[in-house]
Amino acid sequence: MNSQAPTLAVSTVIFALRATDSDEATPGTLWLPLVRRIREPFEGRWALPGGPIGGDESLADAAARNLLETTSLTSRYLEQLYAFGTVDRSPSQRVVSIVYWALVRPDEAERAAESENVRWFAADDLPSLAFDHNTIVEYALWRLRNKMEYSRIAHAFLGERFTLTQLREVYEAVLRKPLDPANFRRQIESTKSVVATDERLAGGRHRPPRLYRYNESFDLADNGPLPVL
Amino acid sequence: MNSQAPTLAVSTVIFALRATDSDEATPGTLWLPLVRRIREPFEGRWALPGGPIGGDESLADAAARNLLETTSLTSRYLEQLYAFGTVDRSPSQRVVSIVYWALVRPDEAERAAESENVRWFAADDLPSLAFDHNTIVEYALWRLRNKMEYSRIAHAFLGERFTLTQLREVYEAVLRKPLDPANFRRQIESTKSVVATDERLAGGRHRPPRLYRYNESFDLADNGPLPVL
DNA sequence: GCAAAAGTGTTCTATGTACACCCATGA
DNA sequence: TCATGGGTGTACATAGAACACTTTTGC
Repeated sequence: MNSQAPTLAVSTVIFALRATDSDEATPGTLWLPLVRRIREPFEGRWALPGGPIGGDESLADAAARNLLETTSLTSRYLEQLYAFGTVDRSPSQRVVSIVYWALVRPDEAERAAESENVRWFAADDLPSLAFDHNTIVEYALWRLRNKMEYSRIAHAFLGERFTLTQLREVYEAVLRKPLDPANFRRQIESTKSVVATDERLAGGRHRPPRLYRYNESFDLADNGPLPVL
Repeated sequence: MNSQAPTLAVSTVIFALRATDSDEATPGTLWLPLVRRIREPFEGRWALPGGPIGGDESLADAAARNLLETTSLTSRYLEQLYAFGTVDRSPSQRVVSIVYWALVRPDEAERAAESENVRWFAADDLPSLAFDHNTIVEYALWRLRNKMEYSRIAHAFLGERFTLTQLREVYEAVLRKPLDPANFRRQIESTKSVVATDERLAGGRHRPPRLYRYNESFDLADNGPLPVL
């Protein structure tokens, strides 16, 4: 291993909820876009989208730009995950990767650019990725599931208006466990993070549920005194 | 601002509990060691200990080495805090700092090297530091106080044997609020993270309290599927 | 014996969980 | 009118907060 200054890169784990192929009725499972590496090391293997940091952009800017360039997406939530820097994580040169994670809405994810070298995968069924990217995704999943329980990031998966059932299905898909609809309703309403609208969602097969919107006076998550992205 | 590749550095926020100067009876307040900058930018100002990353050491290794070099200390707890990388955080060149935070025991902190260019400060009463280091310390304090409430890191401030009152005083000092001794005792005991020993602490003015030790089958904190430091 | 901290017991409240039940709509 | 998800009510379990009370030591 050489002793030069490490190369610095930014990568992003991008999560979206999609219906599974096998069962269109399921509310969704977590998917993420990967890019195929077109040069060594790990040529041909799938990897997290990423790249170098521009001289006039912050780390978060670099992550957002990267997200836009590889998938044509913008995200409603972007947060730094971790900096990975063990000496042997890249075989050729020393690389330190600062990794972000992002949440995108399903409608955005639908029209996400997909190509020969960009493809979406189910987050819990990934192939063997380049570098330590399998570990990184695992950690991102852990953070997502943790943060789901004590913050309001679930809303980043939804559009402007949503029913409480849709919100509950986001929680259920991410946490992989069923939640009691009655109790879920009360818990969400007690946080005041959603506001009922006058509208109802028509066209369903049964009683039309009320539509809610997010209470903008709350942040999606409390990340303390960190400088705003 | 140039557009060269950013320089990469590792810094560490090192916390220890010490009795305040004014009142020797208080259990302690948070202190941290800073180093005086001996060159521009910010020459003469106090800053977090830090430096470049060696070619054959991981990020955590670099933080631990730095801690040892500047204060002759080893820490019982070391965790990555955040990577700071806004473009304007250093006036001359672009620097991305990966910051760690560490907890050291009071007995270690006592014999920590102090010199003309290394001095300890009360964490909530710092001078104006170099770069964005005031912000970084604020964020580290926020993380410490948060993690105090849902993990067992308090033990990193204590020695092998301790009384439950000593442990409670650690919590009280960090969280800056009094805790009910009776309830605290039950809560700690219910987590099984401490084990009662046969010994008691003699020499006090009153009923000698039982000494406990940490239950080593627990980690100080659950940081998920992160590779071990 | 007295003061004070160590340690135990009891009550009250808030929060989450389980689940029975009514409501409103499409077909 | 029936099936079904929307929505409300209620009872139980658990955890934390408040605080009265007993125990054990040094002086």
